[in-house]
Amino acid sequence: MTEQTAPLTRRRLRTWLRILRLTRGAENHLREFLRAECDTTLPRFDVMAALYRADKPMKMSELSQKLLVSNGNATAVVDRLEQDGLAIRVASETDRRVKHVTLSDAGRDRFAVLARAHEAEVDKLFANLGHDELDMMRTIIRRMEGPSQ
Amino acid sequence: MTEQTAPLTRRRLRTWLRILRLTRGAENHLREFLRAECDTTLPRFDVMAALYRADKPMKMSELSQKLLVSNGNATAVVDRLEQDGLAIRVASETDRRVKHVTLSDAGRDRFAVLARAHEAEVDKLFANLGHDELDMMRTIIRRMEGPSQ
DNA sequence: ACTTGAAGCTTCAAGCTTGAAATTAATAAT
DNA sequence: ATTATTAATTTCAAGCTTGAAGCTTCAAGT
Repeated sequence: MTEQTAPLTRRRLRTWLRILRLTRGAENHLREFLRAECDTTLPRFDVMAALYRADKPMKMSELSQKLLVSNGNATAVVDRLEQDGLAIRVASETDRRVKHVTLSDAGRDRFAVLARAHEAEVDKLFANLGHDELDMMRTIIRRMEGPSQ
Repeated sequence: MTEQTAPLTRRRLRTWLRILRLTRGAENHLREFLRAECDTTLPRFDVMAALYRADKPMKMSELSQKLLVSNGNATAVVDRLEQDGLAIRVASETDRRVKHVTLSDAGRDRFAVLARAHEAEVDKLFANLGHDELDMMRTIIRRMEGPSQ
């Protein structure tokens, strides 16, 4: 009897590389879409999305944790959004170390438009996925994150 | 009868965000691992991996296509690897526009070590995935990339 | 009250990344 | 042969990203 199936370790590596490739491809597509059609960037979009969904002022540290980026990174992107008048920093009244960030009115209006375009583009990108595949995907991702978590 | 299942468009978006989150988490983990344990970076590792697997000199443009990055990016990373003596650029003899890149002997030796450590870390990271989940994952990814491709 | 330690944010240098412009070279079309 | 087009790579500016260092502020422990 010959060795039929690849060893688990090797298969995990190959699968990880496939996921990485898929994600990079999709990210590149969305970056180009945001640039060409919406005149913005992926990191700016991500920050605006987080602020929009939070629906209330967010601490800088909450923001960077949410997005899985460093604090320094969050500072830099929020700086640029603030310069463009899309985000606002407000000093906390209870703790003078923390700064709260929100979208400005202009920022909320802008993101509402961006979100529609972005969602439509993601829909196109994953048009091959129906409810069945989405169910499978959710199951697998949950399992990947750990059965205990 | 109430609206039970989320609309397809919305589910596709949510799934994409979940994938993105999973990938970023894993990438952050591996970046930190390569930095702390192997004293290198993710982009350097990726370039070395591509060169190692190609097993023959590779055009700069082939490299950037393989990794889904811009030409300028490939140039920059290869520059640094070359400075560190891990990669070598060789001018093509048949077409004076193209440069071939390879790992140096030192580069191959170095990557052999890195690859083992990296594979082991990926194995730990996805320890929850057995053959069944890996099969499912492959099926879904293929379907995402398009039924026709 | 005072010190110590930790938390929240920013700053900074180095490296990464893109997209556009520039350079050089091959190919095609007059 | 000359010109135009296309291709391969590099260069460059701007922006992104990290990790470490620094600053300010809060919370505990003495």
